[in-house]
Amino acid sequence: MDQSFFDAHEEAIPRGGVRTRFAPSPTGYMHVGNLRTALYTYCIAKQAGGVFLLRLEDTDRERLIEGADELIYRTMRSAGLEYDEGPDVGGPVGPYVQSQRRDLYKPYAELLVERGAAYYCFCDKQRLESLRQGPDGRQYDGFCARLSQEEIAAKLSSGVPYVIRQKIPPSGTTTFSDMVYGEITVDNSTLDDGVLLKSDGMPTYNFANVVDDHLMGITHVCRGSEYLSSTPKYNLLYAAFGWQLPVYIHMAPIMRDAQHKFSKRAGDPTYEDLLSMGYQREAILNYVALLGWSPGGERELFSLSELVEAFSLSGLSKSPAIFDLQKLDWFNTETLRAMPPADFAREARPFIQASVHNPHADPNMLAALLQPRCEKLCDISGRVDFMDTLPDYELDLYTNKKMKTDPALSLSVLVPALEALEALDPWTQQGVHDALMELAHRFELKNGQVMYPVRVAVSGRASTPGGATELCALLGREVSLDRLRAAIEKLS
RNA sequence: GGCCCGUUGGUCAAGCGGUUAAGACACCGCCCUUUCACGGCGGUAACAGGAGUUCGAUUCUCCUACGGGUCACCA
Repeated sequence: MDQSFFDAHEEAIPRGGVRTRFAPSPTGYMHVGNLRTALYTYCIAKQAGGVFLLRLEDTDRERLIEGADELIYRTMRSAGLEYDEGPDVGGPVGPYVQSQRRDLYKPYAELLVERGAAYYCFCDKQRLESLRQGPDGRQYDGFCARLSQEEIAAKLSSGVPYVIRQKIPPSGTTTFSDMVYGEITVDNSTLDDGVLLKSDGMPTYNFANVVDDHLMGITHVCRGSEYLSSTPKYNLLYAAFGWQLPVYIHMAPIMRDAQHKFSKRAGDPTYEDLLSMGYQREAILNYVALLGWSPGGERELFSLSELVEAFSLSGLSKSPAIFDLQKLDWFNTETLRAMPPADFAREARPFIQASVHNPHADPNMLAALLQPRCEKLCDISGRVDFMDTLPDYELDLYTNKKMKTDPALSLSVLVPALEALEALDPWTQQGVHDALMELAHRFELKNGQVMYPVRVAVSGRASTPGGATELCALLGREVSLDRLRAAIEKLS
């Protein structure tokens, strides 16, 4: 290949600032581990005022999934992880989809062959397979590296399918440095002559990632620790090309339990699953950020922009972190609490309306009662559905040890309570409150001994969003009185 | 199996030679209280094991155990 081909690409590389990339393969969903990687990668770039870009690694033609690319674009944006360059927004070093960069890789692979850092390999699947059955079957045996120039030329011209493999030095060691794991040295003899260019002309991840990271001017490579053991090979490639190494940041995986990685296949939720389970995106991001990273201090609640500011490589953990849904629940609860009441009311509205049609029920009042009481928006419907229809309940619901109530006492309270409330005009929460408190005082009962039976009578529930007076106000006069009458009937 | 990496309470984690070994979630108890919650206060609970180095190891070194990763024309 003409030198000008390489020169032109070299010149196009942006220099100067921090550039990071999130490079998922389009699988059709967002793994929470990938989400976290994307988040950290985003933070590293944004904290430095640099560029964050999205690249699609779709070199495996057999695993192509329809629409998976669009899904990634949407997910990234909805998560707030806006990328500056990417497939659908363009940029100076595009295209940002590896399958569209296909013609780029072969010249670079051939350059490596010229330099003796790679070689053509004509071994077919059968030979490779039988090699694997052998005693030292975990590595390629370098057979084609020993082919003569004539043999290679002959096979090439007769159209024998080939791949290009990396030629690993037979001896010596390779050392690389990682921001999380420190310096790691391996014997070259443990490295395999991996395939760089597949027989279909597509690069493998191992090759494409090096070429693209360089050509796209990536300064910080942030990825899962599963790439730790192949990083020495990448360094050998960088060295053969004479390219500058990026800063490596490898991250420990997110686990389901001590021995299994978090995985959709095993039934663990993806980012999309978590959203549909009712978690707020801010809560998911916040939680995931703290899985494997510590800000150092005691603060745990961070918005995305606060994460950008607080993020530091020194807080990254080397060991895997187990995903804990209970802790996510807490983050979600906290983000709901932290919302301005008007925002919460707006978000809660559809969930309230799904099960409450009572015209007296003020959605804003309900929202205000619900905000400090729910972990997820989707629990709302189930918590307010008694508003429309009084559930069946057992009489022993009236027995409450702490409130010192039982069915008999309840009946004796509800009769005068009904009477007092029937006389109430206008029907306001304050009015209901005053009337019931007066009753308690008059009968020398604890407040709860009046409030509790009334609350049970109007809700049929042991647990409700708000006490007796709030519920009466929400239900309105007619419904409240009807339910009190029904309760008296039930208790008599 | 080879190579690489890891190991602080149930979970997330702070700690970076000398600490009563933080904090958070969860759990338990108490208080508050018109329910349920919120909130406040308090409690249970950890340095995987063994050798070294050192006046002194959770912190450094080595070994063992356990766990993870990787060894594909997947990424």
